[in-house]
Amino acid sequence: MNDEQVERVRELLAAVPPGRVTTYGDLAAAAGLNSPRIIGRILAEDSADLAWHRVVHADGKPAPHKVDEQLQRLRAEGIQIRNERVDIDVTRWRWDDAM
DNA sequence: AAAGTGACTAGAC
DNA sequence: CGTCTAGCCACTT
Repeated sequence: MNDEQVERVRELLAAVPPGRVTTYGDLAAAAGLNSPRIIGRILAEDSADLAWHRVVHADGKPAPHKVDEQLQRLRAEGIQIRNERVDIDVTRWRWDDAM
């Protein structure tokens, strides 16, 4: 992991608009990382200025230890939560022409 | 160097 | 729903 990748991840995450979420996998792929685990590592390292709550698992489920707060934040942004899980429609946030 | 761990994912059962 | 495997990558013992 070099700082460039980390910066890219932070940018991408910052580019996710409210009401939308992305997955660890998509984020990693978009940042050119080979493993989604790195995303989790980056967030664990420094999530102070990041919209970490907009990052969910591939299933649409929030982070295991912060599930409560994350779910609450997401709901506050108007994201549809059904049974502890984000709607898969908004989970996959695509960059169509923004890339 | 080797093994354990984790904000991950996908497939098998 | 759940557990297990197997990849995955950086970090810590």
